[in-house]
Amino acid sequence: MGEIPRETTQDGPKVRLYLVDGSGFIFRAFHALPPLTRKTDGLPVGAVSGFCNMIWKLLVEMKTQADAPTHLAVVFDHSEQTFRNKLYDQYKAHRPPPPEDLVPQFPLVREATKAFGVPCLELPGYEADDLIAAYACKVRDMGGEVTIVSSDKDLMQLVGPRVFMLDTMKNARIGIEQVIEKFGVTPDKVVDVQALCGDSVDNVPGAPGIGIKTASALINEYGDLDTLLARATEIKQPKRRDTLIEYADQIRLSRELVRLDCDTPLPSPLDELAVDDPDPAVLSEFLERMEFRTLARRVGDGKAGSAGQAAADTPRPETRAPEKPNHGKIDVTAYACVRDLPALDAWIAKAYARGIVAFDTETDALSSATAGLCGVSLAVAPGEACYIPLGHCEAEGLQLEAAADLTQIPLEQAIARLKPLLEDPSVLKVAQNAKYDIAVLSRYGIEVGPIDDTMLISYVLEAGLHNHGMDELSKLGLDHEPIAFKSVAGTGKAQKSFKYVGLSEATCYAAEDADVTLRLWEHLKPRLAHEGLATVYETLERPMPKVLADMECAGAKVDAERLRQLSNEFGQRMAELEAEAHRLAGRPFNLGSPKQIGEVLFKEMGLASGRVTATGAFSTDASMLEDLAAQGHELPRILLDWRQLSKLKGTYTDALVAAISEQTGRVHTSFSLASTTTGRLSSSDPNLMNIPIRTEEGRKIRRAFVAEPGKVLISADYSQIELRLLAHIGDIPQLKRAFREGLDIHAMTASEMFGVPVEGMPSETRRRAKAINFGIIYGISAFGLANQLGIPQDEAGAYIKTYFERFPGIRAYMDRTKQAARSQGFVHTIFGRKVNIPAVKSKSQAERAFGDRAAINAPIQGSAADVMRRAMIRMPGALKAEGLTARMLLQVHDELVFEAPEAEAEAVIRIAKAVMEKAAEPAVAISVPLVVEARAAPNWDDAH
DNA sequence: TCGACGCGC
DNA sequence: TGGGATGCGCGTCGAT
Repeated sequence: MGEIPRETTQDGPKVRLYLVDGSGFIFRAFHALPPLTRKTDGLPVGAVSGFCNMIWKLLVEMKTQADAPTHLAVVFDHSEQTFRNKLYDQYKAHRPPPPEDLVPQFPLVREATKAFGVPCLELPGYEADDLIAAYACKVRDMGGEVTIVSSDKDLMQLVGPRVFMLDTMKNARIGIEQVIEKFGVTPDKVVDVQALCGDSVDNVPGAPGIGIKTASALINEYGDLDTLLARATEIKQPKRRDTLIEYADQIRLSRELVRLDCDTPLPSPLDELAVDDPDPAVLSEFLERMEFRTLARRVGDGKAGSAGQAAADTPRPETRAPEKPNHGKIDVTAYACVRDLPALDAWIAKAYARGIVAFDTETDALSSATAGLCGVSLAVAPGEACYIPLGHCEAEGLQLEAAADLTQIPLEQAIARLKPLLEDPSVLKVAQNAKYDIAVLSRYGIEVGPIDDTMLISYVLEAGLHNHGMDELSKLGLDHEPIAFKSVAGTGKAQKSFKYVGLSEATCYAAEDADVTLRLWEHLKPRLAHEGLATVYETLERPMPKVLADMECAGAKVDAERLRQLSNEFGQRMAELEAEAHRLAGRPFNLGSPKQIGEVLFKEMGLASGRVTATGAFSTDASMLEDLAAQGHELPRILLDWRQLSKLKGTYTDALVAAISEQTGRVHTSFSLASTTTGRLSSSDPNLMNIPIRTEEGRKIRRAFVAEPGKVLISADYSQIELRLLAHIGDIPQLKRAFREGLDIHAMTASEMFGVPVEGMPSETRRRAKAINFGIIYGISAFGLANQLGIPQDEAGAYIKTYFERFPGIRAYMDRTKQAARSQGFVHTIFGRKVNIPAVKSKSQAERAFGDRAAINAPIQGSAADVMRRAMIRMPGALKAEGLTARMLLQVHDELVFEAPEAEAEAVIRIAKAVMEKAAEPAVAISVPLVVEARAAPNWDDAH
């Protein structure tokens, strides 16, 4: 089978290498094509599209040639700074920064290259041209053939026997003859000519007043540049002679700048550049995500690059089948523990070669904002994973009989090796809950990217169906139960920090996490495009971990002294109330026990018991106690007051003081991206999304959230965002008009319902309309509304009836949404986020009713959450673009809290409002304005 | 570990 | 028929 090699060298079949000048491709594609943006989110993708078309065309043409290439790579410039800047600081100095629209496309182009199954080559400190030179020389010297796909004249110096250039735009092959045509000299003298003429684009100085014609004439006359400069005094023309003598050093420097070095190190061995067909699943996922429909179709027709006949009888061994993972059994004992630099370098090299690596960080604490690094695990292929322990040590006081060998790579050295890999734009990093790893590593100076998050991919695919923790995803998707953290670190009080876990045990656990993450990625990622959710993931999820990691690391400042003082005040008043309660009850009892309260009130004191709870106990909740207090009983009021203080003290004052980090003096919450069904965030450890605001006592706690001296807190919140979205989604003319005209929406609702003018409306009337407006969003019933407003149930029922008559669109929205949910099992937000609501298919009537209400609420709540995410994603860039140092600290569903120097307050308010109000654009044109109110103050209460 | 309760949007 | 009857979270406490 296979082709018979026609020519061979001593080393085997003859190598035919194609080297594509990727950077050149990108710029040509960008400038040659009209701007193109991805429809769903406006991401500029014109250059990516052009690039993909060029690559595809090249792949197809290559296959049809008689001498098809055996090896292929796309070569990129790695960074602006190269060794040439050290030679000459003005090198390429006048080059303008790449167009704004092009910048986000650089990483995408690398991704595109990999999607086409083509290796990417780049090396820090070198230009693409240097790498091209190195590979070209190597292959030429071993007797192979090289084709450089570029039209860059700087590469013409490499042309020679068995080295050609190919200008795909002009479809012209450039050999020695064409070079002579262009430069007037043979390729080996091109450098000398360029050194004399210089290059205004790259800012290579050369010699003033000398162009190609003169330069080539001189070189041809004297043979080469060194001879020319040595014999410059012999030149007849006085001006030319003086120039060459005066600028000799500058000319030699110019030659260094233009000369390409064959000894540039090779980032990948030649073997890894062997031509390989793209993985159709990966390629089509990418093209779908980019929304390159035409090319996706062509690629589909062309059988994924196998344009040649060979493809027919050599079926691909395995294409990714999302439905059936079909992974091999996971063997946790097969993982490597990396404890020296050569081993680490080998793993890093493998990650580069694969272009994708799953990783996980192990730390010694829970909070990512303060935890220390214990180790990093990497997985480069399913089953091929390692753990790099970095901070493991013997637990104090627990020395074993024989001290274990804890030799590890010093942290700083490992960080220095891992940083380039984790930051390399051409290597995709995969993590489970990337926010955590981003936060930890950023404190060690590593800005990880680009990164995919398996937790978020799962969340986009299956929110509402299950949780998205790794253990759960592994069981569901891979049918594998990973080692539980508890089983290696212990549980409860005996739980030890991961740094005290032995290396072999730690390796099994940690490397497995990376392995499982990579397998999950392979299993889940293709589904995004397949199920039309790639844009949701890219625009609403993928950028969030970085944004939230920064917010969590920033943390919020609280006035600890003030909180302790409040805690004492609350404690004292609670003691007084407790004594009074015991006196009234005639015996001591635990005021914190609903059970005991029930006994005291209903059994001993004989008060009329109202409702019972689900478990049959007496209900003693606030509304119950309020009723009893209203009947004139004394004890329920005492209990209500005690409960309020107990809540404030236990949940807020004490807990917040305890949550202050010793290291930063601030409170670092953890935001969860994947714990709600609707797309909202949640906050925990501590929860900073439920800081009191309703009561005066509660606001004292909010007032303890303060800014650093010289700074202010700024709170910016969406006004009525859910009602506005209801007006838009339900297409309710009166509501839309009211919002457009900036009217008081609740007063307008009341006026419409009760037929009374807004002018001089009683506040109670407005209050009722407000309760109805909110109730509607949540799918309220007459019973609930009656409870809420303290009115008879039939009256509440009449309100709801009137409401639906006045706003028939809302009824229609509800019916249509329930219908959709029941038939499909899910609903969508206006940005396309899918919210699964399995309860609508339940056998239980009650559960189905729950499902209906959730279905009605989800598009509204979820769309609001999406709008907020879009605002948060754009915010850091918008602040930075204005030169502001303000930081986002907190999000509370419809509110963002910033901390900024006082002098920036006005500008931050302006930017925050602008970004938030326009956050839906350009993806969705909302038919009512989004309005944001923002204020600055020294504390959160006054800013809100 | 669960339920009741209560804080937020 | 009639019971149950506002969406989404998290943390604390007592009871088990």
